[in-house]
Amino acid sequence: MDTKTKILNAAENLFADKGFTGTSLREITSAAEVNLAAVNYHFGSKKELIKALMKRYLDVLSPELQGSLQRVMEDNENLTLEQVFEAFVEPLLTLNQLKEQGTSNFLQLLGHSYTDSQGFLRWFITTNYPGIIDNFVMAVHKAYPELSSQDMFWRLHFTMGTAVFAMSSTSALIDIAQNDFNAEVDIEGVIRRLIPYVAAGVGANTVVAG
Amino acid sequence: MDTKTKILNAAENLFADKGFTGTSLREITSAAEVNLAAVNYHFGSKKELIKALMKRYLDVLSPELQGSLQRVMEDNENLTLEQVFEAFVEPLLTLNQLKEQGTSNFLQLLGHSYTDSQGFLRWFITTNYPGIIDNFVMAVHKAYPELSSQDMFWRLHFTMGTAVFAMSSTSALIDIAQNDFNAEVDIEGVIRRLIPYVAAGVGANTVVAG
DNA sequence: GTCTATAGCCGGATAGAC
DNA sequence: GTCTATCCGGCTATAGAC
Repeated sequence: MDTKTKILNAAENLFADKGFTGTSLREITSAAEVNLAAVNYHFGSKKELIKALMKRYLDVLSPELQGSLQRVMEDNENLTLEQVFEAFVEPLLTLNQLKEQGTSNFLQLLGHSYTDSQGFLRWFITTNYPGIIDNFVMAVHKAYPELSSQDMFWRLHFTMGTAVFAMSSTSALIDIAQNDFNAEVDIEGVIRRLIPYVAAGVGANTVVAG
Repeated sequence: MDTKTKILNAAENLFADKGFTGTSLREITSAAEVNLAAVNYHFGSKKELIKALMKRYLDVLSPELQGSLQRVMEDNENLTLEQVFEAFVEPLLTLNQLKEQGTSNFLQLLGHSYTDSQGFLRWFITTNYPGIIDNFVMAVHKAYPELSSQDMFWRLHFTMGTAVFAMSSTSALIDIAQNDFNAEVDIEGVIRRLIPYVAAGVGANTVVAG
């Protein structure tokens, strides 16, 4: 494994666990067993390392997800919201092929990108991968045409938050669940529990004026 | 206003905005216009300052919320999940009496407490204010007795995540919403949009085995 | 490409004068 | 209680030998 990949892998695990501001280059390079200066040599800066990390996943996820959403829209006359959210599962799980824990790592990084670092990553994602959001909005609109664009806006952000937050605390939650219920739970299990929740949330009857 | 309060107020705004690790004592004391050493003199450490900050709100919120939940449980034969979540609105809004933006600041701090600082605050809250969670679980159980304890567990965590995350990005979202829809939105408006979403999510039909 | 060494800065915390 | 001055460690980033 070359130095660049060693850094990416170590950084990913640490960032997912402790956030971007909470992880130093010293921790990363020592976990990767490479020299401290290697990050700046190979990536230029900590910020660029973070971007490269997200890019590794987004370049795989984006086309997978757009294909999956398009397929589910074409095949179904009576598209349901559950089907829309189901369309996320397979693309997300393919990320496990990139790296062990890829799916959960990616989602946790996504979570940190919203709260850490004053949103520079949020900007990076929305400007570089606009297709993801557009397709998603189209699919939701097809499944639930009565939803106003304002409700759509809020509910999609709530959904993003739910998913991202669930993933950020997943490792802790899985431990608790296994103690309390003796139930085996993995990342796919959490995603599958999440789907009915967010589908029902997005599909809730509108009661708020405005 | 005494120094201690000046520090608390300045720290609260900065922490809510940039997180705990993202805010330095130097920023806090200069915003509060007090001496750098004052934080350590009055609170002992940054960690203790954070705890004091949360305590200021939790000591008010906890009894309000327990009372509100108990009232809604007693008054209703056919309790709905919407009613349970409605019971949160008033207690949360009373936090605005403690300080301008109190509600949104508190919820944002709560959000950061889950992602920042390896969960030491999560521990602090659950061990010091267990009544909040217990009452909430009881109320949800009364409104939706068929929900298994395992589904209850996951959905309450999803709900916590939705709420907390929505609040963490609320200031950004409100700006976008006002640009896109020319709609006036405040923190209460977001909370009221959140309620049907999480109520529907928690009340979704169970489809997952296990 | 990889290393050591270090610059230069910022972090939390404290000692001690007033 | 409040101030200045400072310690000391950690941080990102870079210069320069190999």
